[in-house]
Amino acid sequence: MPAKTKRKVADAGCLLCNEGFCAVVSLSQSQISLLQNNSHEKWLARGEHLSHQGMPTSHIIYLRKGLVMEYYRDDSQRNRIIKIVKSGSYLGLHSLFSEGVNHYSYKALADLHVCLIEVEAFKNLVHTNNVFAYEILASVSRDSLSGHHRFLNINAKQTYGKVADVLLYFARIVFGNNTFELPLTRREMGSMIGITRESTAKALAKFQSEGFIVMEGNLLNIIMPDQLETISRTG
Amino acid sequence: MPAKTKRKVADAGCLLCNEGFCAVVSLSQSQISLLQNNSHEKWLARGEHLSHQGMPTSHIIYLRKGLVMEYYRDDSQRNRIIKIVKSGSYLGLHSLFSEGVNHYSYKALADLHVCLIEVEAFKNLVHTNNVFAYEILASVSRDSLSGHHRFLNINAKQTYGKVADVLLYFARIVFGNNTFELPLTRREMGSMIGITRESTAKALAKFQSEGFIVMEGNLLNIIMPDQLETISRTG
DNA sequence: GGTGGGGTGTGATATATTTCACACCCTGCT
DNA sequence: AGCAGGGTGTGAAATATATCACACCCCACC
Repeated sequence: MPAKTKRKVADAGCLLCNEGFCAVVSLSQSQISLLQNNSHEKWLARGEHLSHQGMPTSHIIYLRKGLVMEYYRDDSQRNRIIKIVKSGSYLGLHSLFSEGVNHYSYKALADLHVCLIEVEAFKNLVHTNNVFAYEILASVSRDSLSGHHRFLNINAKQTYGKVADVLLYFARIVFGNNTFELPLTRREMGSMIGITRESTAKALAKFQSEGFIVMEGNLLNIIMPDQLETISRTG
Repeated sequence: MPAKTKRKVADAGCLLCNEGFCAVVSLSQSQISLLQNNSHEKWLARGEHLSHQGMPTSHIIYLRKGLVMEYYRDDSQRNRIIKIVKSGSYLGLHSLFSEGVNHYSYKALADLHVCLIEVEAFKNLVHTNNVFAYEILASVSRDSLSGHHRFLNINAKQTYGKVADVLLYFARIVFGNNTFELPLTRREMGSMIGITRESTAKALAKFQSEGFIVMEGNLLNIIMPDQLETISRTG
């Protein structure tokens, strides 16, 4: 059991989250109270772990602020990064229905502000509020689709296509900007797409030499997104 | 719009499905009527298509009997098989929340008996019945997890491990038996795991020559599941 | 009976990717 | 300052896989 900074959510704390997640809008006053009484806020530093694959699921985590990587230790004991989670999302929703065990691990890629919700209270809400349940269902479903989609497309490609894919993923999905600070090491990027750190580095070097991207330290600037798009599609 | 054999479900038709899907148990009499009035049965022959990626989602399909492959045409116009669906499952649940468009295509691997449910009626049930919503949510969620799990593990492996994986998938998940009729061609099997038909054939030949499996025509018998298990983990 | 299409099995070659080796650059620590 | 650890960049060799080529089989169809 990790040490927790137990602290009651301030009044209206959940309401403040509204903008991030519309399901909360559907809650009655008493349901919001239930949520608040079974939640607590927490701040974590970059590099800290939020939860570990295989550990019992005690909380659903709502990511108020920060950036998190979701990863998985596979059969061959290699860590595979599954995706990057932005603020305004829940972590570990899929574990709600899987015998109370976490399927993935989560690690902070930046300083975090999270809200931990007792899993039983959360389930209770899903059971008693239709709209809430529907929104959660929609969220899980969309999530699952986009994940499958990404996996399918990624592993049909070869190195350059894969790396182009990851860069576009960062730019479009994670940061919404063609210029961003790389949140992962080469090895970690490789682990998202199933290639080695060397192959990743070589692809990046090639993209830079072709003028598609510019890297200065960890800052990456996509100069020609269309070229990357083409590479991502054709190979 | 494909030609449909419109036919009302017989009285208690949905109740007969109970064993296959427990969410239906939670429905009230009037909700069951709603389901029945918005469903119709259909029979399809092996090889027929049930729905196509990109087409509008008009129905949720409940597979009463038969075997279906779920596949996806990727960015490079190659068909990738995602999974094999057994009887007692819904097809296309994920499309409920995705702008009404099918994400995957479905093709019958055996003669089918299905129940087509109007998508709006289905959504209505999810909205108005908590237990039903919860069961659907759990189902989508588990589905998504096992899918991700399979993808992650498969694409971390190389040829022999992948092929071993597929064989164990057939034996354990699809047929529940170490002897079964191969439902896919070599090329199709390859498309589940991202390798060519030649590589698939060579791996099978190797497994046979090592005595792990025996093939007689399309009938496959796994003699040494433990060996395949080992290969799947280490190779 | 012949013919075309598609599935299958299997070698030889071509290609992509990993593995290995080494050098360089940080950063934190002593 | 010197050192260890970890990230990075990049060539050469080793390896895995795809591609190509060809032969065989089966089956539907003329």
